[in-house]
Amino acid sequence: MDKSDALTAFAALSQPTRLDVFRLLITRGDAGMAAGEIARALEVRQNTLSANLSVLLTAGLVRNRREGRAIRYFANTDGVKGLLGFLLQDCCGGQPELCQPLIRDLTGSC
Amino acid sequence: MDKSDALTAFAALSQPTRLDVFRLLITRGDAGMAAGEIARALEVRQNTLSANLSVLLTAGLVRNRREGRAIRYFANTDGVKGLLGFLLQDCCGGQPELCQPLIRDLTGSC
DNA sequence: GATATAATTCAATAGTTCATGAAGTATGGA
DNA sequence: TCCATACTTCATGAACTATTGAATTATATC
Repeated sequence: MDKSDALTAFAALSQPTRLDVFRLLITRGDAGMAAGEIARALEVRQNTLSANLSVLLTAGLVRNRREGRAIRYFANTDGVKGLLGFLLQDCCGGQPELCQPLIRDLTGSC
Repeated sequence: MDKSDALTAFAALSQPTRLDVFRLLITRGDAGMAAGEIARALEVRQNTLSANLSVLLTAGLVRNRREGRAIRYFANTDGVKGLLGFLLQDCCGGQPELCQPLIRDLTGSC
């Protein structure tokens, strides 16, 4: 994960449909969701969603796998790890104890 | 932190100078850095930096405080917490154990 | 008050991103 | 082979974003 990857990932997440898609896939975990299902769930046209999924793919935030006619998409947790690690690198002025509350709050999401 | 706040924050981080500024401030912790110091460190013009700092402020990713003629900027860890909490809400298909590695890797940044 | 320093605001222009309709590709079944 | 389903790609115009020079505001010092 370098700066250019991080920029691509943040740009990917700064668009309403893509943020919705990513958050939807995050809640799905390993089950993932087919492109068409996502389009129906979020009420987005197929070609618009396809363009947005390809942005998320390029950004490394989602993965996909063909299943017959459908293509199933998954949140890519490795991509998220890399992104957040890059963003918070060397944080808190070298005083790790300042970071602990930040990290602890995140665990509340799960 | 709602969806619109999150979009604003991700958009703020998807621009090279702003990502540099935020990461620089993250490494500074409570020491922060004056606008002029940041401009010199990153070799950005004062008005360009000012515009970018105001985007980061609006996004809740940095705070500032006037100190005489200078204005000192700080990374806003509460803003980051809110953002990441929103992004990862209800993650991993309701199986918290899948999230633990993600969270554990993040702690490595500190 | 006058001047210098630190930073912000403004208006204009150049560049980027987005959703869309239309067309194309891949897979599965009749 | 033909058709339907699932999804992607492409070109275009409309909307948004970034940087810049010039002007402005705020604070400190002389």
